Amino acid sequence: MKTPAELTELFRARGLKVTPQRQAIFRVLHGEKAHPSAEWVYEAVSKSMPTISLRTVYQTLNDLAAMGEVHALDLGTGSARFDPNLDAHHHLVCDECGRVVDVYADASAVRVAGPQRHGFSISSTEVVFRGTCPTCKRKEVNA
Amino acid sequence: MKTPAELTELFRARGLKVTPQRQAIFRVLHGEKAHPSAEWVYEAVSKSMPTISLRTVYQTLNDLAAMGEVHALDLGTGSARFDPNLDAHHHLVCDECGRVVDVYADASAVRVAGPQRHGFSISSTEVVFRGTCPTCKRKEVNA
DNA sequence: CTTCTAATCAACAACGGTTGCAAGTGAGCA
DNA sequence: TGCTCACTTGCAACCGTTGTTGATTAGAAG
Repeated sequence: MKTPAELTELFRARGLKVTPQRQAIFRVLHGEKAHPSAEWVYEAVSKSMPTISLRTVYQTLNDLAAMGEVHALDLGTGSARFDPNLDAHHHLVCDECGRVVDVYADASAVRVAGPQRHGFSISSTEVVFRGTCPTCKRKEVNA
Repeated sequence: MKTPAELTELFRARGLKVTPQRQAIFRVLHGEKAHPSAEWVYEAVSKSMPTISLRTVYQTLNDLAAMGEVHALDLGTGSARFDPNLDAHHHLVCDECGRVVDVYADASAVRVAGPQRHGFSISSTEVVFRGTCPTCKRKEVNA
């Protein structure tokens, strides 16, 4: 994830305006290692800027995703997740609580044999490992 | 996917009733190689049973998924897909039209190193290949 | 610094997929 | 045949997300 200053540059270069709201969003995302939902970003930004609207958060997150500065993920957890980590990596998802963790597994070995490609042009390969996180495992034992 | 007769047995054994609506859904799913959405199943069943409700289709599909007789997939195409193919396999998804195709790629090589497991118990590994299907590729050329 | 204009903002309504609910229906068993 | 409880149905609600609107504001040019 680029720094707020770099993102400011990028937005300006694209003719997009850099408002206080967007700067606040940049700050929240920068260095964020989790995979926040729009709602989460909204609440985080709201602490310093209580008047921001959820709509604005969506707008900016979508702009960032369109520019490739974050990745929008749909991991079946109910809401879209925005990933500031742009390195090649995969994800570990907790089926119970939706927690998402980065995983650097090498998936280059997983190839699709020609005849199975059905004429598709393949642009990306995502691997999702599903399971239960330590916190939820503990809860299950106590339940 | 089991035959309608086998599913009838299973439902009865579980104390679930086998109504004409459910039988019609079994028939539609049996031998279906695509990855139909609830809506698609609803329309297919509606042809022979115009009074069935979408709610009933959801109910039965969820029952089947809970019993492990179909797999519910969330591939980010907007709606859940129900997969009657229970073999170990993965999916090729068209980013344009949402078409889903089965792929028998071997993902056993993709392992998560211990330290990266973050204490998770991993129960499944899904690989999703994204790209453009031949039909949509043709459309893009003409656009 | 002023002015102009397009971009953005906030609030609200709408949307699509899915589920909850209440009332009526029917499957399966004795 | 009759009894029950699960099922079916239609509708309303729900959730995450996007469209729309009128008011506001950043940024460029003069």
